[in-house]
Amino acid sequence: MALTATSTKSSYHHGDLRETLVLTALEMLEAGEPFSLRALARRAGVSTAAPYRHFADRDALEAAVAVQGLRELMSELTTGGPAPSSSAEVGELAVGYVRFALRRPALFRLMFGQACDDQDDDRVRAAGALHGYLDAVMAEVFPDSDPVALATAGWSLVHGLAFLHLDGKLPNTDQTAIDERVRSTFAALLPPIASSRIEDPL
Amino acid sequence: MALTATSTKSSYHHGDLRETLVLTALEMLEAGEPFSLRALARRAGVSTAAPYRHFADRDALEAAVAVQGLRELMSELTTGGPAPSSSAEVGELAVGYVRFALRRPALFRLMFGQACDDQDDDRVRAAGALHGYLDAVMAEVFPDSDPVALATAGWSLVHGLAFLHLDGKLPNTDQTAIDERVRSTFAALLPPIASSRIEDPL
DNA sequence: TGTACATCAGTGAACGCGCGTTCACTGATGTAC
DNA sequence: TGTACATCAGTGAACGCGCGTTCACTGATGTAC
Repeated sequence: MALTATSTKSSYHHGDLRETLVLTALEMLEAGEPFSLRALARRAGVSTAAPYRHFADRDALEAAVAVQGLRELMSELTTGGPAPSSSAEVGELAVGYVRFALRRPALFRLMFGQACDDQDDDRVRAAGALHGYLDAVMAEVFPDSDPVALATAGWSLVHGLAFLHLDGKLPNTDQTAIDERVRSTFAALLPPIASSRIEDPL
Repeated sequence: MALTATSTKSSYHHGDLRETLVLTALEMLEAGEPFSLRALARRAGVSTAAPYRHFADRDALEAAVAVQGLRELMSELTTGGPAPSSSAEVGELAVGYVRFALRRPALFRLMFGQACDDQDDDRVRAAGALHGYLDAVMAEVFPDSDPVALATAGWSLVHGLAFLHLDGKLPNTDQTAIDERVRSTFAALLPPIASSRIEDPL
């Protein structure tokens, strides 16, 4: 048989189908392909029933994909230096958030666009980690204000910016223009408070 | 035959099927029923093919429903007195926006949760009216700041709050607690600017 | 080292479903004369 | 006022589709002796 030598792809037993499925799902979502278990199995080169060895049903698979997405978002936001310590750096955090949403719209919608009232431990933990990080950043940068309210405000602001761009309610020009809009939107609200702690380092 | 005497429901010709379909669709979305053209026709008591007399396809119908939703949101926000003239009143506008989203989640998602890159005149106009109203309010209440940035910020903030609540990312307690969270979130950001124009009338 | 066997991770065919859409049709309506 | 006819707004049956899920099965793997 014409077996390709791509490592574990040698035979019947896949070896790591579970992870492959999650990763393939991410690829499909990024590529904008319509997402279904069948399409996923097809793309992963596996039979229609195979995913059921690893996931109880569609929801379980979606949850796993959402968890992975949350982790990647978290990792993107925290990469590139220590936690923000100035208003301008918080603005860059916002830019990163919106960029993620625009670069991977379908994934972003899957992560955030549904109720998620389930008890999925990993998912709750991943979402909690993100929320906690944002809370901590806001509390650190703006210690004089109500940290809970500020964190909620910051997250809502960035989340709303992401969705409004995603849905074409704000002009979708080039990426740098959008970045700039995010920055100036933040600047319109945060500076009066930001100056209470650290001067803008620029 | 047992013809009910509900006015126009007398016979073959419906009389106003187009509007009935849009209204029925709104009801279904509010009731949380899965939405499809077939289900809609069923609920409207009409054959599967009938909607095609009035809408080219599913997208066209969805657009009409979204327009109606935008109009109702607009009307809700502008009802109850003149345009806001203080920071506190802008906060109440925010409360109204989030309430609408939570009361009619499926409709809200339909209105805002998709790309809408079409050229639908009514839709663009309805969305523009909403956007324009928010712009005007912000410019009126906070004349000293960049009105575009502020309006974008305000809309994003409220939109993000709506979606985060909708998706269970913020605790969904009772309505009054949510109202209060919206108010305090706005208060956390706006007051330093708001005081530049009008003292809080309370 | 070699064999028997339990377990695991796949296969492929089939299920029933509801969907969007199209078709030839028919009953009701309104207008011209 | 009455009739002929074009137009409009419905009907109901059918199309093809892709979906999630289940089933009995089979090939590969690993472990006990």
